[in-house]
Amino acid sequence: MTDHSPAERTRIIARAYGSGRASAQRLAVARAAERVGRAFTIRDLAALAREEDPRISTATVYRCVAAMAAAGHLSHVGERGGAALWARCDAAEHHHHLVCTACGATAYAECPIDEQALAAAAPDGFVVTSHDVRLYGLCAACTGRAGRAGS
Amino acid sequence: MTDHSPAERTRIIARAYGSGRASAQRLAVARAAERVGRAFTIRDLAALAREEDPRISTATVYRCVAAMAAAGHLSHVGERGGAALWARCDAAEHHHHLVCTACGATAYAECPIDEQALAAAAPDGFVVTSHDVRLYGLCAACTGRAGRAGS
DNA sequence: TTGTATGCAAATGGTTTGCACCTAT
DNA sequence: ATAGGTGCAAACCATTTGCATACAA
Repeated sequence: MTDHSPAERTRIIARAYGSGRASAQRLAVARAAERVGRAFTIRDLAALAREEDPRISTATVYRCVAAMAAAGHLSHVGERGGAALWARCDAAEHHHHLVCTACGATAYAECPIDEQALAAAAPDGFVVTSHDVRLYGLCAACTGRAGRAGS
Repeated sequence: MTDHSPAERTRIIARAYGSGRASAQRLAVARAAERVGRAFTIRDLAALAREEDPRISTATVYRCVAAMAAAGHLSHVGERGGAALWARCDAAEHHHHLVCTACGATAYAECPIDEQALAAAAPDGFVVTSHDVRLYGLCAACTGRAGRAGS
């Protein structure tokens, strides 16, 4: 799982960062971000990346995350214990994230904002130029678990 | 402007914190929060409160903000330069905030989320239990200013 | 009197940065 | 060769906390 053809290396790094050099660290961090499968903190990501390559400094993980976020492949989806929570994204289109408050699983969500309601909600001459929507809840697995526990 | 009848003192503090003692500091912070009129950081609020009573420590402002937020009279509406941005609220009902990205002015906004769209947006068995919506844009005054500057 | 609120200063902890070194291109 | 990446460790800074003291009720 740690070997990659040069072509695959290049592809993974290009997909994660958009551009830049193909260092072992950038590859490991990009692969970790692909494997997490849920919302993660920098610490989580660093731990995962180090499973593949132990010599990655925390500073590098921060720099990789900033690069991936700038490339639009990572979104800030909340906080957990004072640390930023991130999630991987592929869609270039406008979308939002659902985060399971129990296990951190994430999912895409189409924008649930009603444009008319938005226009009506903005008072006076306020012009809304952007919005931030975060949806929290329980994923299917955790819903089942909670239901069983509560019954 | 710094004098208050005992009755007013009590009223202001009760409105801000819900309960607790009426210290000079809590009064000054509560009054500062009422006067800001826009989104503010702890630092902003502390500076304003100190105009009225200079002997207020930063720790106390943090504690007052936590108390006001717990009482539902303050909302976390974003960040500015790494520091949390807060805004005063009175409404007990579900609502969101608009924040002017130019001057920090804030306004209430009714929830623009279309429940049907929300249900459709959540995949599989994901149950959405809460959401976080923040609207950013330009207030009437700043829209005019930008328009003039840009033309 | 008594428990809450405050001030001070230190501790916390996530995130950023300076700088010398390394390495993909 | 050379610009971009990395590690290390220090710097930053918002926020929290321990503890002795002040004060509202």
